[in-house]
Amino acid sequence: MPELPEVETIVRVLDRVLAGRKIDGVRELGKMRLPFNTKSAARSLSGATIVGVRRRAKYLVIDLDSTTALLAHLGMTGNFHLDSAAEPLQKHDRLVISLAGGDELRYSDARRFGFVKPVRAARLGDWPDELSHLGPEPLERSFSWRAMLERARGRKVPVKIFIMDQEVVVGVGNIYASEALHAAGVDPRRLAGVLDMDEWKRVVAEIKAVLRRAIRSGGSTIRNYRTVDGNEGGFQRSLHVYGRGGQACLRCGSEVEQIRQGGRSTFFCPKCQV
DNA sequence: CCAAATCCCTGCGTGC
DNA sequence: TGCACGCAGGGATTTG
Repeated sequence: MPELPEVETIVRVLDRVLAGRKIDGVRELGKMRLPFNTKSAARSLSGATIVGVRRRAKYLVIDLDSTTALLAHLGMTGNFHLDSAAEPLQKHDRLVISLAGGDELRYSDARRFGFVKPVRAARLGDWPDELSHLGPEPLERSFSWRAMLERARGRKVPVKIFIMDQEVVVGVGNIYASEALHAAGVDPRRLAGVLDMDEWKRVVAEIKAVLRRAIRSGGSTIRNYRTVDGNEGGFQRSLHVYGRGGQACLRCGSEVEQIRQGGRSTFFCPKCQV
């Protein structure tokens, strides 16, 4: 499942291979979570040149040489691949963007939790309005322990749920929330509002650290995430608690517990995390 | 305002 | 081998 490091990895490759390429046309092969509106999209996209690809939270923005951009979210199983037009389509390809020269940028998504859609930016290079509700980027300075301590005051939601709230901080999904809290030694069931300054210092530092390390490894391949070239990420080998319920904590040897919070699995060590 | 529940979707692992 | 079933979860939306 793509979280921030996986999306960052994909964006870096897409930016490199797509910048400067011209769009010839688009075809929608199957419905996505949000409607694509092929007809009006074809008008605004055909003939446009891709300027670059950026990431905000877990969203991808494909900038064009106009105030229209393509906004994408990979959901659980979304992926982009760049194929020759002669290459046969795959079962879950949902959208095909034909590029001048014969290549096709294809968006595939088995479970349709993701989408690609044209959006309008006020000015070239602005983030589209659809992203205006998002909290700070975790790897930027605005994501600080001071800000978290302030933001969490009075909140009675478990800290793991809190750090996965995209209005609080973006890009921290289920895998990295468990990992960061384990590294910080904080029990995921604690309420966000009761964490003290030292605990927020550790949580914020570990969120940054685990995300940076995961980006360096090209992300985590848990089920079906692949880079644009079809390669697996490498960070799944560095996971300390996620997916390791019943196994020994790598730090203290106690049994890693798996519980459910907000309908999602949480993994933690009851001895290391207090 | 806040918190919790619900929904969307399909591949995959498990048990019989 | 085949089938039924439960699980995986990001984020928008609904309910309490």
